[in-house]
Amino acid sequence: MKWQELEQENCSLARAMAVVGDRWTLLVLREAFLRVRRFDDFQERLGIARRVLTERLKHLVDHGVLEKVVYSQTPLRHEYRLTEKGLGLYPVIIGLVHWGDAHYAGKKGPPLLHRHKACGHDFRSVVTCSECGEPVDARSVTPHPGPGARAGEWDERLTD
Amino acid sequence: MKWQELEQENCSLARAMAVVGDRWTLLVLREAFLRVRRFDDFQERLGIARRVLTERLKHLVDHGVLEKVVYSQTPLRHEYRLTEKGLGLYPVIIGLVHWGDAHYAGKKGPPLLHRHKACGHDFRSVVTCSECGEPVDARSVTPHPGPGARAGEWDERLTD
DNA sequence: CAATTAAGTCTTGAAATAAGACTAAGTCAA
DNA sequence: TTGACTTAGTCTTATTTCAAGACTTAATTG
Repeated sequence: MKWQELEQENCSLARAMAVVGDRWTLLVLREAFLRVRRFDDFQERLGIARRVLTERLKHLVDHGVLEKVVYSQTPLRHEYRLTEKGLGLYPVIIGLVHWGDAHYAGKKGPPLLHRHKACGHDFRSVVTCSECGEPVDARSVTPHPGPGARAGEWDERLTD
Repeated sequence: MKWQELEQENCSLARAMAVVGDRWTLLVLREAFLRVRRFDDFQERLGIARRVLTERLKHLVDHGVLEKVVYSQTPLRHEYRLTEKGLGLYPVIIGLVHWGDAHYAGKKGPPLLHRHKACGHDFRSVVTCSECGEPVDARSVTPHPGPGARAGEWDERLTD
């Protein structure tokens, strides 16, 4: 399968991956969530090849995850900002960070903490059910075909 | 930066990406969460090159995300199962799926729904604060250096 | 004994990446 | 008004990774 064909798949994960599933893209977004906005800043902080960064930023802009905003008319300069759609990736980013914290932090602890402004505490993210509010994990969930499923796409694996 | 150097970075996201941030790895894990366990099943469902699949599975086993379990002695056969550490990636997977659902589902709706066994409802994942239980999003969080931070690593960007 | 199954390995051509030099357009300082 | 600097890229080349699919090994089934 070619990378671009992912977008055609009838799977929300595959489609999400087509947008942000690249080697570098989530690291670019990490920086964006840390308020990095300019080309050279992304490049320097990540050590990414400039050609690759150009392409990734364009891809994210094309998909509405970042937007290019003029911050200087003369000389004309743009910066890259997260859109609402991009901010919607926060659960994925924070999930990865907390998984990394749990399994790869050194003895001293995580390099970065996250403070919830509303309550003032450093927190871990807890995934909960939108319907009952209780925490959910992999074992407490059963996937099943939804309205957008195509015939034959989901087989007996899901019927247990 | 080389891909492997990511593991050395003092960033939980980078370290997590070093394990699961590859083009194919999250798709392999999607299948694993859908109970796919055998080499040929992964290969056929994903259309991934066999050589690449071999390497990805080995990488995930080496990092304790999957484990190789014997299911037949003669002939000797193994299958790949999610470990506890692997199951811990569920928030990331479900976060990506729900982001994909929100932005890329067709008119008919998402191809796959997730039912919370405890309450019986199809749900969306809601990320909440481990300390106060309220939902959190990108805007309600302030990152700041943690105990594992190294001097000079976090600059003025984080002081606002 | 021939076909099949499972879990890979190997080969080859195509594509993506890393590293860094180079460019364009404008600004600033002397 | 020249020379250094800034920003946001583009271009080049060598290296690395990937896609596609044929092939392998060991046991099993018909």
